[in-house]
Amino acid sequence: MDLESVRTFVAAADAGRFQDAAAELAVTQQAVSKRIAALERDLGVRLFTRTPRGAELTIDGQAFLPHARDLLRVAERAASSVLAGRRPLRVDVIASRSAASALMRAFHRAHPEIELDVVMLFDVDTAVAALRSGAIDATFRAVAAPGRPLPEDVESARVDDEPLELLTGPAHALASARSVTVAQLTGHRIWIPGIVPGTEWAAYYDDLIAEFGLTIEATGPNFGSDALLDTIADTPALATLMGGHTRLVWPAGHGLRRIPVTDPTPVYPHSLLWRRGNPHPALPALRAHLAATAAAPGAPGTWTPPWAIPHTASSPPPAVPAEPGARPALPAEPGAGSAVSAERGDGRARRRPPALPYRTTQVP
Amino acid sequence: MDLESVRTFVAAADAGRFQDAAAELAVTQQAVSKRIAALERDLGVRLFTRTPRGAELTIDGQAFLPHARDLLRVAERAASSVLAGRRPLRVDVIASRSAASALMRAFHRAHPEIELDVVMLFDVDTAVAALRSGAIDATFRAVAAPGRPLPEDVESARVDDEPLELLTGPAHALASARSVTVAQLTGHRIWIPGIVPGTEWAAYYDDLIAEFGLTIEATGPNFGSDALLDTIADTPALATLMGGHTRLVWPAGHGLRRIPVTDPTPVYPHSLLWRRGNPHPALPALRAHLAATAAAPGAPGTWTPPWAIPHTASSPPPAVPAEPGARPALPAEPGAGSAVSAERGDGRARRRPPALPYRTTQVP
DNA sequence: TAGGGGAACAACCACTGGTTGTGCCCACCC
DNA sequence: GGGTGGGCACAACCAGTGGTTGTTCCCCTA
Repeated sequence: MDLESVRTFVAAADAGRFQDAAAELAVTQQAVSKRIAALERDLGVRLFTRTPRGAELTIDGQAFLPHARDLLRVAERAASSVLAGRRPLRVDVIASRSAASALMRAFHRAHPEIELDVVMLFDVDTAVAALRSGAIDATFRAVAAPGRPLPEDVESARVDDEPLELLTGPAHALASARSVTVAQLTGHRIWIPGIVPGTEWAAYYDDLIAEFGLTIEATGPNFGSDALLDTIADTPALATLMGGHTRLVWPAGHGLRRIPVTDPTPVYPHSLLWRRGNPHPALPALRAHLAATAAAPGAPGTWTPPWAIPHTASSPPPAVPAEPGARPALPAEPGAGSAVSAERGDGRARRRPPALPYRTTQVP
Repeated sequence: MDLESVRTFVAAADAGRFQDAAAELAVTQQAVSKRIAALERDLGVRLFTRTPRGAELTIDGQAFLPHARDLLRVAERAASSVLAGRRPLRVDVIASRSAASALMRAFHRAHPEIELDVVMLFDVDTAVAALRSGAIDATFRAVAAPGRPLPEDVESARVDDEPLELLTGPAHALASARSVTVAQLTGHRIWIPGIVPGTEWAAYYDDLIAEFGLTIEATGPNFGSDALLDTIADTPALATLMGGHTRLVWPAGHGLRRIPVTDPTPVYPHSLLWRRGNPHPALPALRAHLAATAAAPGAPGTWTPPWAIPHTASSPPPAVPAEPGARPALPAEPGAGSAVSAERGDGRARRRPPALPYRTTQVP
């Protein structure tokens, strides 16, 4: 089954005659006949009954037609997803289960008509380069990396402070605590595999360690959060830190505990970054949505690295809510299903650890 | 863009190396390389960055990947829609805006996991033949046509009595009535274009005329319900009858009135027909749903033709609600969007009146 | 610096998918 | 009732796509 045959089938079904379909597709009637015959051979059913004055759909043809239209629609959407200029809003998140992903899902629920593509880049440097080149339209990052301010043409807005929580197995010494202070964590082994030096989230953990004298082990390969949770659950001496807004596939029966950390609460400062002057019509809607829904960051009793931008910095007032004129260049067709698409980590099994810029590492 | 290239792209993205993708697809590495290159040429963007130890997705590649997966999923669903044995439940309705369509939409809302295909056949004869051949699994019809009882292997259940309503323009003599009796209709011109002699719905109107002495004009070509409503709205001397459960695209500003008909209320007796012994796992669920939601038919004060089967005839007690074992052979994938598909009449403009078995005629 | 792994390039070949020309069938019409 | 015309299928032919094998190039690694 190839798309050209399917397109021909739809054209012939609409026209009711192969000849008209051929004219519309700028081929000969014989070509249409052969394409339809090939499609029928592929599917194993007759799609048209040939009559002296045209071709009528069989029952199978009627059943197949809406699926064929779907197929063409999805193909068009796929092609437009990489079409410069009028493509969906493309947003980088730090991981598929991160708080940024949750924010994007909420945005999609609030604006289902805005088409979205979600990608996952390696670190803030990659993301900022992609922003400036126009490859992406926005990114959720904890700007700025220490010592390197954001470029002048990149704007940002603090959108979410995500408190870290301690994750332990049922036999851990702190398992029954309702909350723990940062001071209580000193001396306990905290295991966070997959930290890549040089990234902004590695810098976050570095600062956390330096500030409070924690013991964070980043050793060993990262086999994904499932393996991490298994190990944590089974190892009384081991705990890990995890973003409180992270949505996990929570394994049942492991007795895992999520315990808030206080005094102060370390928070991961998610910001939205975008290039000044990016004309994508959906970008103001995203900014307005985040400005409206984000809890006030920088709450007392929390800690962030000194290089995290304050929530008031360099961020102009959020744009007014998107009006009809600000709709995406390719408005979603009514009833055309979900307009968001993102590559989740739960796809088919990989034969080997993913290559960059993929990342399955645990992040705040 | 052809599906084979897209399939190759997904395989390469999953594997991270062209060679592994080639092995999985049983082609050579060079073939994969050429397919990917062709796809990139088609789309106009680079999808992979080639590295010494494999190929990584570019940002465009990451954005394209979920759409590519969608495309393959939809293609698979399209192919399975005509796969004998494990295809979606295929139901014939009398028209896309009919009460049967509404019932099917309600069923889909109640059981979104059951995949459905909706087709529209010409009349009860065609539908029954399709039932017996297995081309469809169920049909909503007003059985049985006069003088011809249903075949012995076809079962039926009365599922909806649809009251007819009078539809008039604002200047019609009866426009301001809250309801009209059948007797009041005598003498008024009732226009129902598109009645095809020999069909069971033509027989319904014939009986209605014979019983109450109405004046029904079936003259003129049928240009669809929009044109019908336009004419009704503008012509004070003309009215039409319409099923009270019909969902119309209601034109604003026309001043159209829907007026109940009483004493008695003519109702169109929708029944569900299916072949005895049809093993489709979703069929019991549909029957149970309809049995549970259908209003009790045959209410006093209503009229149906004498040949309409009574609601108690030949219909065994509805099957128990479908249990997990009765799920469709191809269960909907989680999060895979709507599982219902039907050819609606609002598709692309046709170049000429539709060929049979299409029908745009107005029906009860 | 040599070796190895992985993708791209080149040349070749089969077969797909287009074209033109023609035949057949049925509805319609004189 | 037979001629006519419209519409699809079949046949023959041809170009170009898309596969193969053989080879080169590049970069990481030992």
